[in-house]
Amino acid sequence: MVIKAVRGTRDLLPPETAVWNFVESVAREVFRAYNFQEIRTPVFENTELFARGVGEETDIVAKEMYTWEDRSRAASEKGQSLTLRPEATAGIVRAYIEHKLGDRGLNKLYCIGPMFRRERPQKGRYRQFYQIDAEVIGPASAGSDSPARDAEVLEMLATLLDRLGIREWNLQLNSVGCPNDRVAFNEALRKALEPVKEKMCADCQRRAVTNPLRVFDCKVPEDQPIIEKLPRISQFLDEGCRQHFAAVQAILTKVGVPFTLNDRLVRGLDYYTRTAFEFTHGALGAQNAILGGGRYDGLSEALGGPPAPGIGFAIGEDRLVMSLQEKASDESVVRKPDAYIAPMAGMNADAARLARELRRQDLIIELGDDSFRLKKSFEAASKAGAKYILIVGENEIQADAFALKDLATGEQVSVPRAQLAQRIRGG
RNA sequence: GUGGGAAUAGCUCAACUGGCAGAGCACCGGACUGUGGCUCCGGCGGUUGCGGGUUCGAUUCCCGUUUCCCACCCCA
Repeated sequence: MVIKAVRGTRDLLPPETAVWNFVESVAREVFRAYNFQEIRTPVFENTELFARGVGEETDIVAKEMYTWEDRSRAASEKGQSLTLRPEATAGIVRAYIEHKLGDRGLNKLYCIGPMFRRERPQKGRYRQFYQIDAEVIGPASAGSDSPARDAEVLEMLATLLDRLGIREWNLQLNSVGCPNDRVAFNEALRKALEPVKEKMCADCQRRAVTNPLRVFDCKVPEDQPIIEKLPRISQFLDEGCRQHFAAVQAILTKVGVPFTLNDRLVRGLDYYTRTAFEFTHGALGAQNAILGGGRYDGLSEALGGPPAPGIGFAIGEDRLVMSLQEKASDESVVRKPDAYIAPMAGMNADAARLARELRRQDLIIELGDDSFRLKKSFEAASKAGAKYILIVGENEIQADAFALKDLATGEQVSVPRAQLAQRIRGG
């Protein structure tokens, strides 16, 4: 019985891995320009962290976590419940509290790595998936609650998507207000749904009871006129939230980042407050949300830490790569060998020496084998996509000059050892 | 967790109503022992996802199961 990758997991193979590296290196460059620094937290944490941080009633915590009881070391000791992280923010905020990062003022952190959720796999959804996550968090005195930070994060994301070459993105923006606003809104929503829910689809009738906010996700055409008349969160924002949201929009407009106000946008994690957003991209099927995030001003306190307003986002790297598939054949992403070294019989040692010299000069060198007939070396060089083939034989060693052939043009010249690197680089 | 579709060579796909499991590409070798791509010739490659059932005979029909895909749910 062959062993295969388990359900919902997959191997990332070349050349696709080059696209992943491209995405991550562009992300790191952009983050650096905005003075974000990397944090790496463990992939598993105490189960309690996610229960309190993400919310007991969320689908993620209620039914999607990989949780297990870790063995105790002694009979007297209790085992502990551990969980593979289903998202990054809770772990980062835990680290913020644990290491008193608030003492440093404003923290701008990013984290790239795998997350785990036990969902039914489909396109753009895996049980081990990858997120590029960033957070701005700190004491309010450091400006962490300023709308300027919200706008900065959104503008950075627009820059990142542009730099990656994604053109058709759409920024959906909303404010979900403070906890108080949401309680009032939820009540009003329930009240408004009561008399009309009979006329709605089965899903909405269920949502009206369990999770009224989700009614706004309904796509059934017949329900839309009813949904249009329901109260909106925007009508329930207090003065502070209203001004905060207005300030975010004013900055985005000024810096030229286009956005769409969407007061039907609700986010699934309990900790979100005020600004909530989502970047979508067509051609991704039902999983069209490429990244999402928002503000979480009460999260630190919920985890037993000091007040620490924050805003962050998570990019679905799998989905991002999916929308960049054409890059897999792009030469700027997938680098091919500059030269293929073809040793004649008995010339492996001399070929290795030459390869070492050229590689030290930052060239990509594929080293062949002296058991290959020259014809086979040419085929291997072509298949590898090498620009040049470099022949190492008796004649070449005698003269200390090597036959260098451009595989595209067929032009062949003899080049002294000392000039090889420059010749290969210069073309 | 719910509903639908699919699974045949490394890849993309054929195989009529149940009758010898095939092609293209890829790979290996030769024509050509110091010069590739083109061409020609040859070769390797399969428990038809897995397990059961019906049948003289199953890739084909039936049941179960696993995985993937699509949608729901939810989310990145």
